[in-house]
Amino acid sequence: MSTDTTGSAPARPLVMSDVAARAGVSHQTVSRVVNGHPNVAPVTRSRVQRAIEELGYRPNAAARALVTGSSRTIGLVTMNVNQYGPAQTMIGLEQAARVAGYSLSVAIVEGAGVESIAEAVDRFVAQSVDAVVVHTADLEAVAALGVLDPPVPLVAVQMGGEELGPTVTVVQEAGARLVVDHLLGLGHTTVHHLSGPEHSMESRRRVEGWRDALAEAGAPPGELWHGDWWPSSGHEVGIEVAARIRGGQPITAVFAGNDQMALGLMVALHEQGLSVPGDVSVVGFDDVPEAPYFSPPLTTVQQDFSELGRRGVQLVLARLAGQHCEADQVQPRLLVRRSTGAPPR
Amino acid sequence: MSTDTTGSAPARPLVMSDVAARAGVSHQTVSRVVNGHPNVAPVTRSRVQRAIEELGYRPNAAARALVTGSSRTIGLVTMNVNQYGPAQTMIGLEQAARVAGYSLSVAIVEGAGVESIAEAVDRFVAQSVDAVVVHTADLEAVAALGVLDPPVPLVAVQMGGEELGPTVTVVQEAGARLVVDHLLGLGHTTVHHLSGPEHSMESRRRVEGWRDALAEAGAPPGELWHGDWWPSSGHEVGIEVAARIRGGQPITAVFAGNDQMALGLMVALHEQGLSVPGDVSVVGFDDVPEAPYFSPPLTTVQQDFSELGRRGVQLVLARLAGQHCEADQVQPRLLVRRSTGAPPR
DNA sequence: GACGGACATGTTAGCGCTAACAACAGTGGT
DNA sequence: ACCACTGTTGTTAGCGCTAACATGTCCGTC
Repeated sequence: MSTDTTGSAPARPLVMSDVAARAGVSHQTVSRVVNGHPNVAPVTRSRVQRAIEELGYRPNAAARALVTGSSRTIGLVTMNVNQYGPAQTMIGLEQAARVAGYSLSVAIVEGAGVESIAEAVDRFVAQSVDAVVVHTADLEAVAALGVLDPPVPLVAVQMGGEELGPTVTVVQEAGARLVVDHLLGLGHTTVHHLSGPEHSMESRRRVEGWRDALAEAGAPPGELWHGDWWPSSGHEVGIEVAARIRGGQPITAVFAGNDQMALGLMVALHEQGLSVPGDVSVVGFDDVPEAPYFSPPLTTVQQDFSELGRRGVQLVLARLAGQHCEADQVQPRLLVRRSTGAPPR
Repeated sequence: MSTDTTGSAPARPLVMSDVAARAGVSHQTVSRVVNGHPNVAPVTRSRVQRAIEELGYRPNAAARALVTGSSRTIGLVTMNVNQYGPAQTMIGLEQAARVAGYSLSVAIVEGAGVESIAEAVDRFVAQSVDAVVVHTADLEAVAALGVLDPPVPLVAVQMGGEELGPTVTVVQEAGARLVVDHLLGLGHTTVHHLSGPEHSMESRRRVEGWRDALAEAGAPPGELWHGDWWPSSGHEVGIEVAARIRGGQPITAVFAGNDQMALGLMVALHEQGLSVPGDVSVVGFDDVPEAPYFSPPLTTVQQDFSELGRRGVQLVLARLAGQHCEADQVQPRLLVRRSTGAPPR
């Protein structure tokens, strides 16, 4: 058990020279011990360490930051954290940062507008963070980053583009290809796509991968709809799809840009009397924890979100160490469950 | 190909006296302008402000923190942010903090063990945060907080207990009562409950509310199962429930501790050939965005998570201002959808 | 016209820490 | 013996900022 201090001692500021006095050394020696400098006699070191523990001393981060110019803090600019993917990425990031001895300051922006991102980065700079990680897939946001030129390393995570130098991304195209190949392999003539918002780079990349894979396989191009990542937009498109099928259009496979839209889509299809995968096969993207419990369990593309966060931190550390660093990529994986099958005959 | 320095000045540290020199005043006058002190001549003020803008000066937060003893940062200790509720609460918190001029430092702990929480709080203290918000409902965590005595205000959010002074909570019991009354009103004899983990206070409060409401209505006590918040645990219990029904036990209404477990439960029920709400009515808790798209759309209790976060910040600010502050409560609301109905006859 | 007071500024002294240097030991080689 | 050298400690000087005090300056007032 960590015994704080004897009895009470609510909040008397405890500084380095208090420790020094107790250990009978100079405050500088304490500093050396705290920072793990080599040239301290073992005896002295342990004496100081004991004093630190007995007193419960914690070095003052502000003072240290002032003199070293580094706050050992990483700023994260993110959005949509109430969605599974972004949240999971943030978790990975926080943990990797913590392990590396950094703490994480978070700004959750709303609109992804150039201004809000710029402002968030600016605040982080003023706050003396050592680096900024921007987690977004929004095109506007990408533009914002291009303009910005912060005095600290800035790395981007999970956006499609490479223009900004160091970037970690999931290879979205590859994910989309996996889906198309799976469905075509099942016998579907083509695959239609319900993508995310147009300004999302992730979404755009998936659209590209979908289109290319279709073209390469010699399949006719499929229909493209745009949603907003939420179930309700999937639901709307589901109604539309059902209407077209009734109108005679042969829609047998839909690839949704994320699991939530896939959910809305499947529900709408059921409501309209269609079966999944009997009439229409549906694939999602993300593999949220609920996906195996949808009706039917959803075939989807798994992305390792926490890995994304971890690599983001790696990239940051590399840049802080002045190392050469390149864009880094994480490969997605297809999980086949029961929402896909052969097309109706 | 890291494009760090694009043409302009890379990162020459810009300090207050630079601004002072440019504006032809002393650095202290600049400080006064920056901090909005009253006694500065309007002419001087605008001259300084212009100099600040032209130079793009940003005060150094570390130096300011060192001298004022305040970093204008709030530390948030949280967990399970990949779930909708906690994430949403964090969003509310971050926004409220930002509006109040604070930035948010985040620690995501895993196990809710006493140690990890204590360590997180400790790190925040070393980091000179002005206050710590702990967002958890875990009993162990509550114990951890009781032991801790950080030198900064600590407020708890969303835990059932009041023992720790300032706390913001959703009135979980009230939510549970809403559910029980609704189901009893529909004609069910009693209501069974699939709760969250035993060490969760939220969960415990819901159990109490459920039990009390049942007792007060003179209904026989229902069965109690424990899950882990995730769909898979709901699924397991669903299989169990189906087995009991087949065995003759009259289970007609189950109240799940959250929406995800309700989802798993309903899926298992369907798999076992039972209808929701035809054979069994199911109610969730939280109102995640997917809930209206479950099959059937889920009757659930809506909690205003972001409000929780916002009030957490209010509480923090009040304490920092030395104001008297009390425990604060947010009322939940029942959303009736299609997963509940009259019991089978 | 001398004087107290409100205002506007500048000057000084630290906040708690680390970096640089200075001051000493103790070594071993010659 | 001496000296150059390594290893250990203490001393000093800031980092960039704000609080407290010191210094003006311009009023109105009697």
